[in-house]
Amino acid sequence: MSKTKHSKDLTKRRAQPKEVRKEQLIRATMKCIAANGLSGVTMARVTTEAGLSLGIANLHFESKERLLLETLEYVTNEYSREQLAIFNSNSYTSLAAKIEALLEFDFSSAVTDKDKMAVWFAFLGEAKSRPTYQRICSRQDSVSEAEMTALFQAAIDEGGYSGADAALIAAGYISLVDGLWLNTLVAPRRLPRKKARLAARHYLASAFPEHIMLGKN
Amino acid sequence: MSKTKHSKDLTKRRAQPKEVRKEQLIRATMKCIAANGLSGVTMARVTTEAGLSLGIANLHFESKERLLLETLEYVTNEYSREQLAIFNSNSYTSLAAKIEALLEFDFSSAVTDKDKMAVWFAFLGEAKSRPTYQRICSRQDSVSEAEMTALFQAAIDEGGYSGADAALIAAGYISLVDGLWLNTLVAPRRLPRKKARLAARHYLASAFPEHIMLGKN
DNA sequence: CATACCTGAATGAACGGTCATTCATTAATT
DNA sequence: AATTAATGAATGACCGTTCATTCAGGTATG
Repeated sequence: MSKTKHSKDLTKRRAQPKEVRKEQLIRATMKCIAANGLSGVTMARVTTEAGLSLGIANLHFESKERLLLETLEYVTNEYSREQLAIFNSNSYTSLAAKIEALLEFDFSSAVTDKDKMAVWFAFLGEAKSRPTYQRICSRQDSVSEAEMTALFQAAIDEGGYSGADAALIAAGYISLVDGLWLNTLVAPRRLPRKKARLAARHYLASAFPEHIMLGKN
Repeated sequence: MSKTKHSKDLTKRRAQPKEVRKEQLIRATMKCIAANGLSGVTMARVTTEAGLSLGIANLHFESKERLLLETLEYVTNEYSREQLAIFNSNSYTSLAAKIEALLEFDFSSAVTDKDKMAVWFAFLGEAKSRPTYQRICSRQDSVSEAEMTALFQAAIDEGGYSGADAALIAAGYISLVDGLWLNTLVAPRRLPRKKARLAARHYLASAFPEHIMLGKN
């Protein structure tokens, strides 16, 4: 109960550009979802978390539904953008280096941030019954899967791995990562982040033994 | 608007033993979660789905929270019980057959039923913020992981696979299956059940090449 | 066999609490 | 002074829960 909590000082109320407030509210929403679950999110909690007044969310977002949707988009867009940057980069000296980079990215602390993962899985849990959530969640998945398949195919060609199915390996990798994230989120003691990353590395190493080695890390 | 819908015929009101009504309500709750998401479940919807009156759920379960909890337990217990039966069975003629059986079970139509998976992931999505959900979701996981590790270790010994880590392979398999289920649930077009099962089979085949073959199925 | 009585399952109107949304008012900025 | 941002009390809708009432099936009585 510190007095300066959230600096809810009325004399300091400052008008801020829309974009600043929106991001502030989205971050508060992420925290609320992680702390209370999607069904525990209320406008009062979000605005208190943001240190602002109750009405502010409806001022910048037209409704609670929109706030939630934009929060989901914030998380998914960030991931897609950064992953796509790796796919499109030509600064990696080898296929192996690019695959390694994707692996490190998927288990970086930025991506495995508890709040962000909580948001992601909270929406996925409702996705089956809400077409809008489903659409946002899968918007980039096809692109991502295609990029990954192409990359894996290149590795297969380069390594001369016979009979390997790039599309299937890619689909498996994507699902494996989803599952590892989920288990790390729900039971971090049983599956700490490092063990999760190691499991993913094993998967890639057994698919591309010439490219991904197990010794390092 | 058919007249016989749900046989809501007042002249047919019959007292039923508690257990019958409870199961009826749990099934209705599963349907509601699949159709409306966890946050869209209301007592009115559940009881209408069951073809009963509003007050009935509070009569047999002390509260909505308890109804939801028992629904989650219904799904998790069913899975654990049947999986454990496979682990404990001694009617399989080989380790390979038992591993195959576990794989077939995980992708059987009973387990990959949309309603059941929707229930499972709806609760997992909220699990981080609700200790009770988390406890029920992970109650059997440790047992299951230990059983699987022991089985995989036996396969490693039998096949003479050097340097393989049974615990890591088991953790990876469990997460892979979770991820495949999730993707199958959310985007069945992109990942149909058969493709999901094939991806899981590939994982096992590359870990235990002497035991699991790719040719069949 | 008929009838009265009892038990407890089932019902659904009514209640009260929670929460998203609105908007009159106030404050900051130009 | 005009404009734009922010506030938070008030509103109304929704929903979980309660409980007086209804009714089916069983048991006792004559």
